[in-house]
Amino acid sequence: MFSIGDLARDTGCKAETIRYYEQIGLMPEPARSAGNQRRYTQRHRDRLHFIRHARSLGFTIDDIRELLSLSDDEHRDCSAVDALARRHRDAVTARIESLMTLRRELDRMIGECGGGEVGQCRIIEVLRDHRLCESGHPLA
Amino acid sequence: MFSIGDLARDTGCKAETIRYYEQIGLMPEPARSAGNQRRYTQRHRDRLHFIRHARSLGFTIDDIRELLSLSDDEHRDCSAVDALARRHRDAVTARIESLMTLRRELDRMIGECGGGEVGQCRIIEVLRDHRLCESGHPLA
DNA sequence: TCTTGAAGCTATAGCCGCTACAGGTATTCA
DNA sequence: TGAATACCTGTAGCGGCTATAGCTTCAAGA
Repeated sequence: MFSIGDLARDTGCKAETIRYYEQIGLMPEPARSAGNQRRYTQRHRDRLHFIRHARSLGFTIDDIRELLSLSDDEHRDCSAVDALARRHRDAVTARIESLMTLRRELDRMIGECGGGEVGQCRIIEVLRDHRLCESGHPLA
Repeated sequence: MFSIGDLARDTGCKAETIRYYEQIGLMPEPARSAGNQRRYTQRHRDRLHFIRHARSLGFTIDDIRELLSLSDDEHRDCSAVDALARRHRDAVTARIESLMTLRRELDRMIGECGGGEVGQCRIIEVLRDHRLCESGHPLA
């Protein structure tokens, strides 16, 4: 049996986080010691590893809830898993693209600033007037 | 004089957001009509445009607070502005890189899943065991 | 066996940057 | 004048944790 601290050390997350996962129903309630402390099994440990791994890949808690429930039934067709992963990858791709647009614009602003006084600073000037932007980054 | 709705339409943000900016001290308190409604000047409008533009480039509220305060003094040296912008660009770059690492790993997982049953699904398998990851994405 | 310090417990509030109510008042246009 | 729309304040919620306060329990050493 593992204490909450064992699991925390093992997965690199904090005890508070594990309690939080329990509270939102992502981790099942474990057994308790005589003194009311949580006592986990290997199954709990595996589940927490799964959760942390999926989180580290950027899946949302709701995604993970679904992945866990899908993975429960070994004989189910895995197309739903596949679809969820693809959806997430596409969202990551979109996010990368929008960040690259931002970076292009930031680079341009920084490159055009030749030092000197704030009154002539290109960065401030561009921030004051979106029409000076070239990359068409969205204002919203 | 502009109403809060005028400013909202003009900048593409919601009236609630403008009131929020006032509440946190990012926008100054405007004058009020006889009936206690906010009445803005062109200066307010410019400031809000600046804020929204900087937000759309990913600057945090605190960054923007500093940019605004730096931009107040036209004769100040703009190196602080430059440094802030570079710092932000570097953070964006780091974020892009970490998202690209994620995407590589997601792509690999998705590519290896050949359909079939959940029991053989590579996506689930990888999520269960981080050692199956190649890209070395951070677990934390 | 006793002590002490670390680890655990619950409950609650805070982080960011908004957004969404609820329940009331002001303004505007026909 | 009346109806529709906009605006007001105050509060709570989103996601995914993190931090605190004030307590109890556990485990290792003397």
